[in-house]
Amino acid sequence: MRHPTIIKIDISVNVKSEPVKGTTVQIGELSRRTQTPTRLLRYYEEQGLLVPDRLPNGYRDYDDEDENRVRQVRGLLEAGVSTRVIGQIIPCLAPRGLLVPYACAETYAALVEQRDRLNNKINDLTRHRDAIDDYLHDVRSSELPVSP
DNA sequence: TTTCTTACA
DNA sequence: TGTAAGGA
Repeated sequence: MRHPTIIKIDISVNVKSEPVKGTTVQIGELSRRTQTPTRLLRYYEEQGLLVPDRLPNGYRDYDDEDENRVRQVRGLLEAGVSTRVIGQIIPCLAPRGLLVPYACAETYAALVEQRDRLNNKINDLTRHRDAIDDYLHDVRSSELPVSP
């Protein structure tokens, strides 16, 4: 068993209030609670990432699970995971969750790739940062004054 | 007032 | 993603 049993994903993004158990809200309220534009909430639904109930008048009716899901989706999106992969991950997410059971082989592979992409990006950013740092150091070392 | 769908910048 | 149109 080489693979980790679980992969922990940080979704601590835009956490303003804890979901209130047993209540449902319409899109406007969910938007405020999750700091997510209604436009995006509808988009996530279009991508199958969210499947809210519908009120008799056709309005979307979101429950606690949906609110939690929005946070998870936002967190994964922030980590650069595509909506397509998020679609795969969702059924693997724990209720409260940030845990992806190792059982999701495809998801595991997709996340490995994403992790590699992030590593590459981090390496590039690090080089850029160091280059700027070197330049700044040279400027300070020179006799010439820094022009305003 | 709020939300809905569709469509375009 | 944002925003507008035209309804309920």
